[in-house]
Amino acid sequence: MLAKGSGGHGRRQRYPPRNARLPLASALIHMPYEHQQIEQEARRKWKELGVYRVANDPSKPKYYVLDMFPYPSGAGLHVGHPLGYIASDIVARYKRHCGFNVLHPMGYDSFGLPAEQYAIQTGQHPARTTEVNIARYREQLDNIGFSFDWDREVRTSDPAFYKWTQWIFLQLFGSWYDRRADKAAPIATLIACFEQNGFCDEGRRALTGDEEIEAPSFTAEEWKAFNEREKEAILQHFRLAYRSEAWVNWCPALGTVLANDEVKDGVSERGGHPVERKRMPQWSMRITAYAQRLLNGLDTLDWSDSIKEAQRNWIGRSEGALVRFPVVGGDELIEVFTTRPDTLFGVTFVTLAPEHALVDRITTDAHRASVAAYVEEAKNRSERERQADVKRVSGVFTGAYVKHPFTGEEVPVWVGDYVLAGYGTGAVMAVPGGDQRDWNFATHFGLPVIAVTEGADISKEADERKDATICSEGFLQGLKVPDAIKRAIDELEKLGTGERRINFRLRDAAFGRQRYWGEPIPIYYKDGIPYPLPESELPLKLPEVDKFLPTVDGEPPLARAANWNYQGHPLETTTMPGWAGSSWYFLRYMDPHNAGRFASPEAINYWQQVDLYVGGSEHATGHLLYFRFWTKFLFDRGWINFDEPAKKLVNQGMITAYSERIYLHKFGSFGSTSSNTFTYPDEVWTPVNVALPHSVQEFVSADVYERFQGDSEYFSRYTPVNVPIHCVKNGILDINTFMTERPDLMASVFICHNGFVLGSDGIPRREYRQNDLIEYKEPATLAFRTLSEPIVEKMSKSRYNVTNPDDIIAKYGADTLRLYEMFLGPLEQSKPWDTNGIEGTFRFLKKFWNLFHAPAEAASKADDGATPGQARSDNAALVSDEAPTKAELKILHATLKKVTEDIEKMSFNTSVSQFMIAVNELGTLKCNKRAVLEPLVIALAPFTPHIAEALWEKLGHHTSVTLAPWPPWQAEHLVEDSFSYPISFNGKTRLQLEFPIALDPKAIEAAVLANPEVQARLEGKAPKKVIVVPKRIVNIVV
RNA sequence: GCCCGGGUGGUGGAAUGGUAGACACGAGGGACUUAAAAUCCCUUGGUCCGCAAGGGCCGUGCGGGUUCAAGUCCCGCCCCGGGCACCA
Repeated sequence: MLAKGSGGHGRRQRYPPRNARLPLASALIHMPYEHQQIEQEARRKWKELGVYRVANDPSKPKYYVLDMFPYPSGAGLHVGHPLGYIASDIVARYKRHCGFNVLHPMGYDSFGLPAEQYAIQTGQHPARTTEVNIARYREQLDNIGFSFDWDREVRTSDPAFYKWTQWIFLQLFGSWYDRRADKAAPIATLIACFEQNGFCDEGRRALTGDEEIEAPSFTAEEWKAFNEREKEAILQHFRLAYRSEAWVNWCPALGTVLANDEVKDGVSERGGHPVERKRMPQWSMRITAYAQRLLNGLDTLDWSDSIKEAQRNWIGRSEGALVRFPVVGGDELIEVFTTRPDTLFGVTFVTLAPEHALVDRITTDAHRASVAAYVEEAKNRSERERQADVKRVSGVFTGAYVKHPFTGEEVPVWVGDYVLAGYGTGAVMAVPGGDQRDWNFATHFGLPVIAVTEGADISKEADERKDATICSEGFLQGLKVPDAIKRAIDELEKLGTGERRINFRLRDAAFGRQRYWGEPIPIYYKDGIPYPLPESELPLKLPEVDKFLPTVDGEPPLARAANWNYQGHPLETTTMPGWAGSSWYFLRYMDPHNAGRFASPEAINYWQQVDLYVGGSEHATGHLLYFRFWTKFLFDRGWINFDEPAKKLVNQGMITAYSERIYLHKFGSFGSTSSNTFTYPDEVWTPVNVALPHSVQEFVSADVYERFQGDSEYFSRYTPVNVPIHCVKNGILDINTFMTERPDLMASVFICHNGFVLGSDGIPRREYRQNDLIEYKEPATLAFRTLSEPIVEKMSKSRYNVTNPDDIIAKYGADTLRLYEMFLGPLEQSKPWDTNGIEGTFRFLKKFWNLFHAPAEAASKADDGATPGQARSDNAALVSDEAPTKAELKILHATLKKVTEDIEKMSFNTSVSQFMIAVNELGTLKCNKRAVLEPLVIALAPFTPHIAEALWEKLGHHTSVTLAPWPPWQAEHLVEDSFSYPISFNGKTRLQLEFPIALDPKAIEAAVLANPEVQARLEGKAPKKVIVVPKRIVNIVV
């Protein structure tokens, strides 16, 4: 032990160790960076000091950083998950350093299908598995060192939380959208209107605006005479949460209804089960009432263009006209929506969706059979079939005709499945001359095609140009399309057969799920009429059930519960969808323990909107739309004072990963063939017959597979399958590791170019059959190759390409993981995970650490007061209080400037680079000066909080580095006296010349031209032009 | 088909219209070591000329254009990724 205590004088400072334990002398000479101990100690300290606890403190400016909370699945976190969390954590920590009171909470979206599916399989209560999964998530999150205030944790499945989800539901149920004020209002105000004026004529128009409401008209007297059931039936047309007959995506396999965005390619997003369209009573959310405001609000948000665009497309606003076609010989009207009323003179038929309500009523007897058959067929065709079969044109004539509003001509009415029941009115006026689908339909069925625009060649295709001139007969002839549209609508309104109409693609959101693991809907039924549960009855807790399955009569699981009623009246048995809790959770974090309100007005008023919201772009049209919708609703009703939930949204890119693939015999096994042998037609192995047990899976290595690319018969028998990446090294599968991972594949054979291995014993063999004698060879060293071509795909457990953060943290520490994930590239880009580069960030942290623990040689040079070569005898750092040099200050302030600016831009990869540059340069300068290192520790703390905490302590501080003020950069340290100008000729750099910054451009030009080398390049000719850009470049044009 | 991203070394990536390839990985060479690990130093876009010092040419998906100057701006394409889609 060397010179203990001698550092107490002289310039080198020493700080008392927190830790009385004396490390080994050998380790002291060069204190290594021991991440495990450092990180544990830092976490212990944070917990002890409670540094991440945040109070609602109105004296400080607030900043709200929110992550999209995770669904706690059984698989735990992989390295893709924390990417966004790390980024938001850096911002949260940075803002804290800058003096903001930062709300940075985390919680769990803990209702959901997988827990329920697991419960069905195992009988374990979803609450239990959810609990276990949450504990695992928490442990992993803690290991990464996030600065979440866990006292504010929320769980959507916690009754104390879902009480308020139910409460908001009741408010939605008790509200309607008042078009006159363009906001939601209590349903009582609507009832008052009805009592006073009824619902007819002008009053009706005022209340509904452009909205199409199916409710009948009635007078005030009629309203008063309605019984309760009749009144409620009418109110259901207005309530924001309502029950009505609706076309829903019914998934028989899941026994539930899915929202449009939960259906992908005609199958359920979770599970991939087929989905069919079905009409049934259904709880819905009237999000369509907010369509225009959801659209307008986008302009005020600092969200990525792609997300905003996705929402715009999803809302799908289109302007056009509603046109009514009277049915000939009946009193029905067929209403169609069109964006092109200018093409009305080109209408040659009208097409109804197979599900359209009028199909039955207008079909003539002669066509009844064929229409019924077609409708039946079209309805039974799954979405998937329709999708797979885009080219097919199908339809049938109803026998009915409608009257053209302008010409009075009779136009046939067809049914076609290219018309969707859920969009517009479920009927189209077909203009084959102006719409390609109509053209296809007309051509297929030999219906007339009329040219509507000048220059159209309707024999080949429809003309959909929107800048054309109308050529069809009638008053629109000669007008440009936009003018013709206006004129046509004017004419329709004059005739009373149509009007201007704005249509949205957005549909109301299905809100009921035939499921157990979700929030119960707080509604009971009296005589079949839905009534809201009184607020005092909330939360309506999930009841116990014997099984998590539907009942035998297909009722949802809640119907199994005993006493599932309120004062003898049955309670609703469907539960809320996954997006209910996540639509408002950001408010609960503001005041998570409030028992009397979803959050106090003071808390809401203080925290306001989320300042930064970070999450995946896959929520573009689902969560992020409902999130905005509920916020606007709560705003309308006065519970919050802002109508957008998040000012800024950043989408982290997905982490992709390299997958490893081998090939599997598609038809199960070769053992099932009669010969029980495998013939492997290799030039080396000709032929090899291997006797094997029955029913084994056969894998072949990728090089074997690739060698037979020419043999399509061989080729087609195999299909690529992923294998866990950690079972693969340098493209070679370790079969024994693979077997421990996948014991289910024990009865498999792995065939490679020079032999084979049985999964059951892992012994490599080669067996020849020559002249009917089987020859056994010495065990070969086998290289079972995976596909050499790299496969990059989304990181997910099902693709066996996940990397677990726990392993990385164990090996390198959380700080390295955090830094590396940020260093990988721009946050918003998707990028491949590849641990190859992680060494670089780990080395950086070691170098940074070593600046404070200079090895003996460096320390002795920096030291001018103590014995050369001495080292600390304790855990303190070796920093000097010497004044920094100009060069050192320049490095420091350049770094502070770059990092500060980059965090504001969320450009974390470039800040990490800057830190690396700084540490490399300070290392070269052997700088161990406090004045330089201390600000760097603070600046690095948001990125790598653990090491920063440890060094901060070594610098003698007893508080947490988390609370240190952000070091501002000072421009005076960055001023340069001179600049090395690149001298270019015609834009090509040829040489460098250094000039003082202060020198004016004229003088620089003269100096450059006087330079001998420049003279030589000019060869005596005068330059055409010389451009001098101060502090940038000199360009000589010759 | 439509909408949104994106194409830069062997790899991840950097670059207010102003020296393309910062930083890092990998690779090659060297130092230290009995050796390894760790660490440090040098080289590293391609190509050509030169013994060397050094120098030339090409180069940011492709083709044009604007500009003294283009990875960056404009026009026309190609390719990759993601999203949406019989949307009237």
